[in-house]
Amino acid sequence: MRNTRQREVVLEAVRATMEHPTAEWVFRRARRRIPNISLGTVYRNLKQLAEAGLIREIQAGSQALRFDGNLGPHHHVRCVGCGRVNDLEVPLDTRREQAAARAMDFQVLGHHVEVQGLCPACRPGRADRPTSSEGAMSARQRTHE
Amino acid sequence: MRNTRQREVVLEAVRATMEHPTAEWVFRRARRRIPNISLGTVYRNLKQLAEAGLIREIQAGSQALRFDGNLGPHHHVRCVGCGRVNDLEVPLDTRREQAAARAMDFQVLGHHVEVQGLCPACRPGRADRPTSSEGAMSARQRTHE
DNA sequence: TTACATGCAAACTCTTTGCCACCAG
DNA sequence: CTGGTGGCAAAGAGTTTGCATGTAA
Repeated sequence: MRNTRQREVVLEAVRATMEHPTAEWVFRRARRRIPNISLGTVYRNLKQLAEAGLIREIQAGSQALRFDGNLGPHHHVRCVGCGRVNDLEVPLDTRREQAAARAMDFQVLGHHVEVQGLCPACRPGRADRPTSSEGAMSARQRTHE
Repeated sequence: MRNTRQREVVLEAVRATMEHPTAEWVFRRARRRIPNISLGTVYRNLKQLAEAGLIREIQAGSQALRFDGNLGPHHHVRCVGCGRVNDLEVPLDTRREQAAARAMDFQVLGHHVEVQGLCPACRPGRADRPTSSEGAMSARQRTHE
């Protein structure tokens, strides 16, 4: 894997935030340092960095992929209102699940836990609580930089 | 919500399998009973049935949505080789995660646990073990009917 | 009768890819 | 040198939507 400025900027962008950014977010941020970087390059580098194990790819909600520079074992809380994803420090004990999976003759490689909820900013103070799909829809627009 | 033949067929298709089908799969199956049903109708009904709480939408892998007719609390094992999703009967105790989320001032609504691994059919007996991305790619093609 | 649902196709979002110039090693 | 990489734009996959017609209640 060659060491280019584009790749370095993409990696730093993912590592620079706890917000589990989308490719779009990384692109916008990378463009501040390399104004003519292309979205394709961002995608290519995110994919390669994930394959190389330098970042992690997470599937939060059904929308865009998100990326995570935190490689340690941890889980996520996702706000169904704004789509934000935060880390959860508590290490979950999944031994029973893994045992069950093995009992089904699965070779266990990993696991992912996501708690869904409403963050303080999205909690209904009024009646505008988003429905599940509307919430998911508005997620990208409100992604806090 | 009006009671149409299309909706009934879509619901029955999701309930008819433990395979956590994709919209494509439901479409192909529904077409056996209603040959000119359209993909748009399948999507619309899956969405409405999920909103009505009659089925559940799950995000397995980063690819297509999958749907689940099993409404009870349970978790999933996903094969990173073929994309298949199976139920895991063991009820996971996520009280600590939920407590942690609440401590972050999140209103907890739900949670989802996915164990990733290789199913018997995809386990490397030879050297053709799929890479993470190739595995995800081939998932749809091999979706067992 | 009429509001909701369907079929169809076009539109949209997110992601990947082909091509050729370019540059790190 | 030269093969990996970048920029660009077009293509792909999956999903949603506008519109005219059809139909459940």
